[in-house]
Amino acid sequence: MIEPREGTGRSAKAEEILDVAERMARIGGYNGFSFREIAKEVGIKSASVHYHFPGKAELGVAVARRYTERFLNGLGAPDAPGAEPGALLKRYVAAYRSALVDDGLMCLCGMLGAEIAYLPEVVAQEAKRFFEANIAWLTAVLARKGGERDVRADALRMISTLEGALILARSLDDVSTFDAATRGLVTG
Amino acid sequence: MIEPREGTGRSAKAEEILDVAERMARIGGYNGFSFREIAKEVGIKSASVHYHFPGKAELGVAVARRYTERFLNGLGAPDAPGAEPGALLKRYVAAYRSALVDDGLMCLCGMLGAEIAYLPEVVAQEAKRFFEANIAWLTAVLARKGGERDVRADALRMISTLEGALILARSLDDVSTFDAATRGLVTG
DNA sequence: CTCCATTTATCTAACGATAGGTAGATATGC
DNA sequence: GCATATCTACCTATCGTTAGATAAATGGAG
Repeated sequence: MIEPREGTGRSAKAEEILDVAERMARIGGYNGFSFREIAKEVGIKSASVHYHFPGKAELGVAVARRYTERFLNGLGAPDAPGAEPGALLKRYVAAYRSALVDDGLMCLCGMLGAEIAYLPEVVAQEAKRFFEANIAWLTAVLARKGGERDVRADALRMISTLEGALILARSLDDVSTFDAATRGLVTG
Repeated sequence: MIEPREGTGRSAKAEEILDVAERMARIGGYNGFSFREIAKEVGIKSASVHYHFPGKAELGVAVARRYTERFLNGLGAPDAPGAEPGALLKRYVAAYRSALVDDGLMCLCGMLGAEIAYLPEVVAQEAKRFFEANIAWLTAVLARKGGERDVRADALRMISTLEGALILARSLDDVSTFDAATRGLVTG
């Protein structure tokens, strides 16, 4: 077989499954994707999805891990020499905005975070890891920026505002709501 | 029949059903409650739940409406003569905090808002109405407070931060995360 | 006051759809 | 021959929903 991988050690079909599962999860949460619907969309049978991912919890974990990695890679290192802290923070806000505008979807982990008490433990852990990694990245950037503020509190407030702004903008079906809610988040 | 009502025009059993459904929805979202589980908990059969609420969408609407009304009643009028704007805003933050600390649950409409694209239209409308009512209340209070700031943007940012802080605190399983994320929201 | 129709609130029993999951056969390519 | 990747066919469980029976309370008419 040709098997075009992308350095992840996963087959192209497995990546395709993750693509579909992620999109469904970012619409309807953990219950928003099913083996049968995923299978239908990637053109195989539901039993074959179990070949790539043994169970739903494992699939959920894989989706969340890949999402977190891609998200962090898109941000770049918080201490990158060429990037100013202010620019990095703006990039951070833009990452959330593009989830809303480009994809028209929620942040996966905001979704999972909302229903965290309902999730299999392993999946809940991945949502938690996403937020912890985000906090670490933001605190690193904010620390570089200087000032005697509580950088951890600032990081938590930024993440909260962004996740909440996604929910609000989608509920009101109005992108400008996101912009208004996050205005002044960086420089202010 | 004795029928102890509470001025809502609903039977005591119907209120009991709403109690259970609300708690379940605030854990697992719209898919987090089912007629059978509700029925089991209130001590009747699932078919009997349909006597009180014809379908799941109608039950979802009823839960959301009651939640919104209770929430707004708890806040009081935004132009109440005795209450200062600053105190009202603190009360607003405290309302979210008590959902987390007292109930250990998410805000119902933050939950529904996250999965809004997945919901029956009538239920989605109720989540939207919750947020619109919250925006109206907050803008009224912020306008009283004075200053030349964009009160709508401030209201949107407050709601976003609070909803997001709930998600974050629950994901990290740490109440102090909520307090840190919302610190300075009112006076700052 | 009694009789009877109606309403209220529940039940049993089932429907079709969908869920996650499993066993075992099958085809393809190294 | 063996690993890969898919299939068919099925399982059990749960979902929202419906039809129809039942028991008890209600309320008006004789």
